[in-house]
Amino acid sequence: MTDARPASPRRAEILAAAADLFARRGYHGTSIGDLGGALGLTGPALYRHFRGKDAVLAEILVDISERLRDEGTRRAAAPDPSAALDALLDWHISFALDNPALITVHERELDNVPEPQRHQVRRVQRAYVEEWVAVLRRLRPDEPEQRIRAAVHACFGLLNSTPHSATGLDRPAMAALLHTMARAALCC
Amino acid sequence: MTDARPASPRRAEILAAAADLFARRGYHGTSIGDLGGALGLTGPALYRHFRGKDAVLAEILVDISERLRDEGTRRAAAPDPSAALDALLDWHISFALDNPALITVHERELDNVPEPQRHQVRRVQRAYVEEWVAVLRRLRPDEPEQRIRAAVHACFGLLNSTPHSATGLDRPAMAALLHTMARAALCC
DNA sequence: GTGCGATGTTAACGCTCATTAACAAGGTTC
DNA sequence: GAACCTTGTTAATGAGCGTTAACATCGCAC
Repeated sequence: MTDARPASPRRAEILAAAADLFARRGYHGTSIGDLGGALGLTGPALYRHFRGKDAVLAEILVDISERLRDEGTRRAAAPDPSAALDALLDWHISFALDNPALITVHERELDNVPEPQRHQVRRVQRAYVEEWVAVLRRLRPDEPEQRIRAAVHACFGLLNSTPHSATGLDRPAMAALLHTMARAALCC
Repeated sequence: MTDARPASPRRAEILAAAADLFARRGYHGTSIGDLGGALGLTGPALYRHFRGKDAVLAEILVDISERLRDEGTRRAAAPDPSAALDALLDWHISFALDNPALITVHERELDNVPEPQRHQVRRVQRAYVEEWVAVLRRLRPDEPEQRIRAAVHACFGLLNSTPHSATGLDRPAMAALLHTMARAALCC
C-alpha cells in the first residue's frame, strides 16, 4: 500500500529476514549487506524490491500494527466483556509467542520508521490499545479511564516480555502463565 | 573498576548524557559527536575520560545492574516474604520511575556491551532475578521454580514498561498502580 | 616563572554504510 | 528471434562514523 508494489514471494522473504535481523541486532546494527546475505543475495539486490532500508522497516511495522489491531477489533466485539478480554489475551499471547522477533521490532524500532508511516503506525497502535480500554471499561465501569489505559500499557509490557526471556517453560505452559498473570494484573 | 579511572564529575556528566541519548536513539543511533555535543563539547573530548564509545555503554550497564542488585539483595532479606516482595516492588518501581532512560538502556543495549563486561552484567542481572525468585519461593512453596522465574521476568516486563508509555497518571498514582498490578500478577 | 598534567580543540585516517550506476542473464511477449 | 521486463551482479560514490594525532590552554607544584 505505502510502496504501491505487488506482494512477491521475494518481498515476503526479505521482510521475514529483516524482522529477524532487526530484532537480534537492531535496525542500525543491521546493514543492507547483512540483509541480502541472509537470503544468499548481495546488498543492492534489495533495491529491486524496496525503495530503501527504512522502507523495509516501515512495511514491517505497518504490517504488525495492522495485524494486531484487525484481529483485536474482531475479538473485542464479543458481547460479554470478560470473554472479550480472554479473547484479546489469547490473541496477543499467541501472536507474541509465535512471532517474538516481530514483537521486539514493533516495540523498539518505531523511532526509525520514516515520517509518513510512523504516524500511521502510531495511530493504529493507539486504536489497538483503545480496543482493550473499551473492553476493560465495560468490565470495570467505576475505574478512571486514564488508569485503565496505563494498566493496558503495563499489561502489554508483561505480555511482550516473552521474547527477551527464554525460560525453561514450554509454549502451552507459558501461554497459560501469561494469561493468568495478565488477567490478574488487569482485574485487581 | 573495569576502566581503573577515578570518578570525576565530567565522567558522571558523560554517563548521564549517554544514558539519555542511548535511551532515545539507541546505541548505534547515537554518535560520539552527538554525545559530546550534548555537553557542549566536541566528540573527541570523550576520549579523555573513556577508552571508547563501548566503554561508556559498558559502564552504564554495569552500574545499573549493580545498583538494582545491591538494593534488591538488601530488601529481599526481610524476614517476612510478603514484606520482602513489597519492598522489592517498591524499589524496582521507584527506580524505574526515577530513571526511565536507565531502564530502557538496560533493557535494550546489552548486546552492544563488549565481552568482558557483558558477562558481568548478565551475571549480576541473574543474581537480581534470583533474589526475587527466592522471595517468591518462600511465599508460594508449592510452585515450580521454572514457573516462578518466568513470572518474575514477565513482572519485570510489566514494571519496565513505564518509560515507553507516557500516560496521564502522576507519579504516586503510577507507582501504586504498578505495585498493585505486579503483586496481583505474581500472586495469582 | 618554569614545567607539567589535565582537558580541551581541530585535522586527518580508515572503515563501513546506504545508495546508485552500469552491466548481465533469463523468461515472456509478440 | 528480437525486444523487453525482471532480477540479479560488481563497481563506484559520497557521507558519516569511531578513533588517533598534533596542538593549545589553563591551573597548580615547586
